[in-house]
Amino acid sequence: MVAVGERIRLSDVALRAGVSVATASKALNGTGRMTPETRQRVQRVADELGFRPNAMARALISRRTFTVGLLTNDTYGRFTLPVMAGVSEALVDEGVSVFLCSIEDDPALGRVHLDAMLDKQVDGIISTGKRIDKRLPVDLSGLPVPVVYAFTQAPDDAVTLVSDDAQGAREACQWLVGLGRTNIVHITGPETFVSARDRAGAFREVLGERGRVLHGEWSETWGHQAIARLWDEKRARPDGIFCGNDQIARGVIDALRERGVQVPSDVSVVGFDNWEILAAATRPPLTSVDMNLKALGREAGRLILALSEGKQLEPGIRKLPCSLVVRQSCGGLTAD
Amino acid sequence: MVAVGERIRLSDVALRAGVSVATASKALNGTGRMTPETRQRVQRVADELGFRPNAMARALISRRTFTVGLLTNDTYGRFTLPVMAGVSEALVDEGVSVFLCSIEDDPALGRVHLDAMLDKQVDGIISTGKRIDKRLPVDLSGLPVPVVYAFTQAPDDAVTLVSDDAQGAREACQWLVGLGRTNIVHITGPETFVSARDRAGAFREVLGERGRVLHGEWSETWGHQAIARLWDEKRARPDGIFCGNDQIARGVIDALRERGVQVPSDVSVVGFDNWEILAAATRPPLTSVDMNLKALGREAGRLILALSEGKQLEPGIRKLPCSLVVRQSCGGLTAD
DNA sequence: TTGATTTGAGAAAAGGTTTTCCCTTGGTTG
DNA sequence: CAACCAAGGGAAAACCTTTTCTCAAATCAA
Repeated sequence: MVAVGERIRLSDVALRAGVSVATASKALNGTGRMTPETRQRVQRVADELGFRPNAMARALISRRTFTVGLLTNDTYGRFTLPVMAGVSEALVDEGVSVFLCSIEDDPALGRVHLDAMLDKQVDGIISTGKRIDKRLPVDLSGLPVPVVYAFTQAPDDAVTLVSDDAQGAREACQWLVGLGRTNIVHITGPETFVSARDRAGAFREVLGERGRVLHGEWSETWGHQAIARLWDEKRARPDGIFCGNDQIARGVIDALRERGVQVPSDVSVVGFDNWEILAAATRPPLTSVDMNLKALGREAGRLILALSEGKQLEPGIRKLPCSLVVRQSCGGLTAD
Repeated sequence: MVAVGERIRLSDVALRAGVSVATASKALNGTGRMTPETRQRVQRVADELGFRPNAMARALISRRTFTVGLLTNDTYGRFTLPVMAGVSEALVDEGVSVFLCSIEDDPALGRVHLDAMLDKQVDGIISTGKRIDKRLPVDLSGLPVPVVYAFTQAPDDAVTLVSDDAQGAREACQWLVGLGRTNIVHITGPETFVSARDRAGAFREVLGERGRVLHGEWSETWGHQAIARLWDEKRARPDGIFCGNDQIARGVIDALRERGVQVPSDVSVVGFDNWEILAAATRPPLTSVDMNLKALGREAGRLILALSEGKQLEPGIRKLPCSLVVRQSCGGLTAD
C-alpha cells in the first residue's frame, strides 16, 4: 500500500484501533502485555493504514539509525563495487542502509563526508579502497562509532579484512604445476605494491629456484612488453605464465597470439582479479584468481553490525581466501 | 576536534555558555536576536566542545533529512558509478548524503530497499540503471518524496535525464567525415536497444545513403566478427568505423591489426562510452564519445535538491550532451 | 515621571516513537 | 468476605533540536 499524502503516524493507528500510543507501540513491536486480540487488532489497523514507523524518531531514542557509511577512494569502483554489494547484501535484511562516500584522495572531502555521516549518527563506518597497502586520507581513530577496514590499510588495533593474496597466488601456481607446466614465469605489477610482493612471494614459495618474477606496471602494455622480453631472450621459453592482474594477462595473451604462440596448448596463462568483463572477453577466456570481494564485503557488513550492537571483536587482520575461477586459458585434463 | 566518548549536546553548550538551549540554538543558527557578544560566546563554546547537532533531532522537526537514495540495477556499476559520483558531488556541499541501493533486477529486493529508504525519510530518490530503455523493477509513482530518473526509462510525467545519444553519434560521424573518411560503417549493438537505434539513426542522418549499419552484440567478439564479414566481402572496404561501444571498437581494432590493417592511417575508428580503462588500453588509444555521466549525475543531484526544497519542475525528458574525446585511433590533421 | 516601544533572552511546545512506571479491574486465596 | 495478585492497558518522560511565544528590562517619547 502506497501512502501518497500525509504519512501515517503511530497515533493514527492507536486512535483507529482504540488504544493508546503506548499500547500501539507495544503491540507492533511484540513487547508489553496485552490480549492477543488487542495485539492483532492493532496490527491489522496498522496494515490497513500502511503505517511505517518514522525511523528518525526511533533512532532518537534507540540511538541506532540502522545506517552505516562506506568510505572509499576507489573512484573507478572496480574494487569498491563488489565490496559495496556484499556489505549491502549482508545488511539489507537487518534494515540497514549504506551511505556511499567517494572521497577520492582528498583529505578535505574525506572530512566533509565523515562529518556528514557522523552528524547523521551512522551506526558504523566501513573504510575501503583500491590498495591494501594505502590508507584513506582521513583519520578514523577515536570516532564515536565502530570502524571496520576492508581492503585498505588500517591501524594495528583495528578490525581489518583483506584478501589472502598469497593463498590465491599459491592456488594459481599449483594449478599450473598440476597441469604439468614446468617453466613458469610470474609477470606482475610494481614491487612497491604489497599485493605484488605477496603474490610474488607465494609464487617463489611454490616454484622455488625455477620461479622467475618480472615486475612492471599493472597494464596490458606491460604484458606485451614482458612477452617481448621473454621471447627475445636466448633462453627456454615459459610454458606457464601467472599474471599479477587480468590486464597484464590480457596483454600477455594478445602478445602471444601475435607471435603465433597458442594459448593454452603451448602456454597456460592465469590472471588475477577475475575482472569478469575483461576475463570473459579475452580469447581464450581467462582463468583467473578471484579475490571474492563480495564475500569480503559481506563479512565487513556482518562485523560492523556486530560491533554496532556492542559486541566486542578482536582487532587484527583477517585474511579471506581467494578462489581460482577456471576458464580456458590454461587448458587442462581434457583439452590439453 | 574529535569527540571520543559521549556526544556533546546542545544543552551542554548552553550550560557552559551560561545561556538557555533556545538561545544557544539561535546563536548557532544565526537566528533570533541577541547581543553579538552572546552569539560569539556560544559559538566559541560550541567549537571548543566540538558540538555537532544531532541530525535525527533536527530532521524530526524540519522534515528534511539531507539524505537521498540512489536506486540502481547496474550491478557492475559501469554506468552507475559516474552517475553516483556526480550526484554526490552536487550534494555533498549541501550536507546531503546518498544511500546507494543496488537492487539487481529483483522486484522484492527493490521493495525492501525502497521501504528502508522511505522509513528513513529520504528527501528524494534518484532512479538510475544501465539502459535508458528499461525500467527498474520497482514502482516509484505516488511516493511521498520526489523522484528523478537518470539514465533509465521513466513514466511520462516524470523528471528524466538521459544522454543525447543522437548528438554524440553525430559528433563522431562528423569527426570521421571531417577527417576525409568517405566509406564509413557503423558497427553497433542489438537493434532492440534504443541507444543502438538512436545512434544508428544519427549515423544515417549524417551519412545518408553511404552509411551502412551492422547490428550485433555489445561485445569484442562482435567487433571481430563484423570486421571478418566486412573484409571477406567483395566490396570496397571502409576507411572509417564508428562503433556502438568501446568493447566493439576494441574488437574491431584488434581484428584490423590481425589483418595487417593500420589504425588510424588506413582506417579511423571511433568508440562510444569512453570507458577510460578500456579506451586507454586499446592500441592505439581509442577516440570515443563520452556520455558525461558524471555531469548527468550532478544535474540529477541539483534537480532532486530543488524538488526536495519544494520547487516545481517541469516533467519531461532532458537530454544532456555527449562529447567526443579524441585520442589516436582516428589520426587527424597532424598524424594522418 | 509615565506610558509605549524595543531589545535580549528564556519557557515551553513540537516532532514521532519507545519505555518506564503506575493504575484499574477482575480473579484467586485463605 | 477481606486481602492480595496478576493481567491489561495508559500517562508521561525521554531522545535532541527548533521555533513560537512570553516576559522582564532597558530605552525612548511626551
